[in-house]
Amino acid sequence: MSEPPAPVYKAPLFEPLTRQSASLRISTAIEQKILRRSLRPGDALPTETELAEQFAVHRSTVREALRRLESAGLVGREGGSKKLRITRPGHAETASRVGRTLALDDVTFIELWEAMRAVAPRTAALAAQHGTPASAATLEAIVNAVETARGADAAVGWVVDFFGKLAEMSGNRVLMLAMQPVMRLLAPSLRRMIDRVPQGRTRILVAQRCIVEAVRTARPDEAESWMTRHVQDFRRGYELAGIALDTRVGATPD
Amino acid sequence: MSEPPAPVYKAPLFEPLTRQSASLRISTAIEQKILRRSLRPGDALPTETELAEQFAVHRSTVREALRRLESAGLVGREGGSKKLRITRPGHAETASRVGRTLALDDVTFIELWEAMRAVAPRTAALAAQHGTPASAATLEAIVNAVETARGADAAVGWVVDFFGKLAEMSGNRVLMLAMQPVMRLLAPSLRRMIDRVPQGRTRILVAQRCIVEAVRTARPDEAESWMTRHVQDFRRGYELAGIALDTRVGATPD
DNA sequence: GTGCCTATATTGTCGGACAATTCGACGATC
DNA sequence: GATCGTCGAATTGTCCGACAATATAGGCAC
Repeated sequence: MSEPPAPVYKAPLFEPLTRQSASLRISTAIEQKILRRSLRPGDALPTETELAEQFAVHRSTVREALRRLESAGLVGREGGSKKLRITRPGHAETASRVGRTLALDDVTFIELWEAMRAVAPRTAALAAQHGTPASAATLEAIVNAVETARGADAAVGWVVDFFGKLAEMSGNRVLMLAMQPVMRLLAPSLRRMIDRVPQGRTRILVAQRCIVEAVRTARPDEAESWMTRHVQDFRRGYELAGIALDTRVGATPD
Repeated sequence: MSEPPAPVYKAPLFEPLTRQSASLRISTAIEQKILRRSLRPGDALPTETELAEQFAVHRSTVREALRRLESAGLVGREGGSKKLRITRPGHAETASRVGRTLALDDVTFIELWEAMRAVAPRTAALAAQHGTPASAATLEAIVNAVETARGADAAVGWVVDFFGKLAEMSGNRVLMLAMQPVMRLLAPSLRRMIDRVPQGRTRILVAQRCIVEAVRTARPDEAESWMTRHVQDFRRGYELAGIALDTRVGATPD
């Protein structure tokens, strides 16, 4: 261990030297107010004209800043309303952004599966711990929907919902946010798998039933181990379907 | 628990009926081209004037669409260049957006910790499987940095890097993306923990050394179990420090 | 080729304008 | 008293045109 493990991380030392445009400074100014909680969700933003006056810029400039914030999910409109309000970036939107990033990165099935393998069992355990009878009933309803769904597409949709609901039941928003994009990206592959492996669907059902049972009776350990098996099944089904594990998941058509 | 589980999912029945503005349609049009890979990273976008002509709208309208795409990380500028190019949404940026979402959602320490508990052990195992000697050396260098760092802030920074490097070594981009925001949000709490629990830092070091060793000798199981212990330690340290587990992680000042 | 210089193209911002909607208040109706 | 039209004002989405600053590209000397 002499010292030259050295420049572990390059120091940028010189930034690209970019004067910030006015619109950018405006959007960051507003963003800061939101992050610092001076502006709280539900609050209405001043009108474009007012903002333009306050910042002493043209309205077009304000508008560009607003589009940026809008795209970041920090502001938005409710209903057909005209005025912009502060919103917290919805999980759905953030999740879809994560999904997009991963899809454009050409992540492979195996990467997604590994993530699922890590996250899903613990999620199930927590769901068993924190779930209420009502939510357990919903979960069961979803499994029933998986069974009775006509068409692979619908079935896959319900499977995705199963995991989503489970994450919700865990009461852990981090896990929810992690699970969502993974499942959404996994869905198309899952669909193909179900198409090609006839017994795939019943195996899924059996495992999910067991998980539901464990959740309802509040047995985290069982939920966790069943989920582990469930996830393993996914992979086996994939291999049976003869799909390469390093298949890239395509860009989601959203 | 009186009302039956009832409507599994509320059907909105009627959408808010929103006419899309021209700028929105423009941004989605371009977005589609990117997601469909007609436009590939590095490609230059036409100039604003050209786009305005092609879409038959005014340049201001195009600009708003571009700001939106820019904020989504789908287009951007390299260096001091003037022209916009297609970029893939960087992991760093996406991760920071996820962190922001979670922070604004007031996630608690325990939620983050649960996520870490789920993800980190498998990540360590995969790192042991896929890591190269070179990357293992880097990892070791980071642990050394943790040891020799003056000041809690610096130490915590290196701890975060430790997990980041581990995720990188796992070769799994999904796990990388999951780990990054979690660790960044955990950092402030970790800092306080280290401040208050004197033996915390050495315990971290011991665990990390063991993990490094397991990774270097390519023993996934050991890496996984050591990491599990390591994560448990975090929590214990937190409890020792007398910090409530449901403490909300504040909004990161970025 | 390298380096400098100029002309052109492009972006960021501005001022102003206008149609289409939404908002908000004000009576009219049951 | 609450709900329902109505109507003017406010607000947004889009457009037009303009201009300074600056990247880019072409040309010219070395």
